[in-house]
Amino acid sequence: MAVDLRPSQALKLLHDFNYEMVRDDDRDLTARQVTILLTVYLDPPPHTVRGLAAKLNVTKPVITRALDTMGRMELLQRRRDPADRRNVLVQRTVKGALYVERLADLMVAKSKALPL
Amino acid sequence: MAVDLRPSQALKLLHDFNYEMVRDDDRDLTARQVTILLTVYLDPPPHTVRGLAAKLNVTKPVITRALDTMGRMELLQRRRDPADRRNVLVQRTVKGALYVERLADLMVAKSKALPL
DNA sequence: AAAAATCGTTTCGGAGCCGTATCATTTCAG
DNA sequence: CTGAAATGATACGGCTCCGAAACGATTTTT
Repeated sequence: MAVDLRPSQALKLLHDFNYEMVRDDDRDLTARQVTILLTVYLDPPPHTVRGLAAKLNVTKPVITRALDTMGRMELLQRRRDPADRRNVLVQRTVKGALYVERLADLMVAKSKALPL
Repeated sequence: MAVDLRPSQALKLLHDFNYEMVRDDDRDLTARQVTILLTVYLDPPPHTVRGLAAKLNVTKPVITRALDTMGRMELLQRRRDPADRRNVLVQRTVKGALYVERLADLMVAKSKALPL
């Protein structure tokens, strides 16, 4: 079935989702970080620093720093490309998969609680 | 009709929405700022600094600073409460209403583009 | 083999946001 | 009328993020 979302429902969903994230987590991911994370988890590999930077229309250091941060959180993982050792391949982790799953569950739960 | 969102659709919606925000805007609002903004636009007034801080489970300076920032952007507006001049009433602005509307439209558009 | 190009990282100065503690203003209680 | 309470703003030191530029490592070109 197609997803039919009215503007007022969209705003409430957006509010409720962010509200829960803000209340639960001390430190939130930025919009850029979320986009990078979900891109890696939704788009087919391989993912490189340069590729992600081009796709998101940001500079390369933004990706490098986001990988530093989310790498420390163990949400993503760096690996050198064995074929071309200049490249860095960005890969998923178990912890990252769980985090993404939590995002999805939260969205689904909040959407179910929306008024008709 | 009820909103029926599957986890994979939820993730794609989250990604596509954030992706568009990141690509379009140089400077994004933080999760806290979005939550404050939408709370003011969705919940019935009055909205005070103290009330918002309690609702979002953050400290008062967080609200004050968010109002500084979003006030500079003209997305929200401060007004002294004439009844009790200790209070600050947080109110909507024309520009803020347009911004919120843009958020809603973007969510709706991205939800319509979701795969079945 | 040398030079050029590619890729990711690091450095730099600057800006924003954080929590804690403190402050000024206003209201209320005794 | 005066001291306590309530409210929002500010000061402070710390952390993260930013874009631009420079850098080291690797690959490709000449």
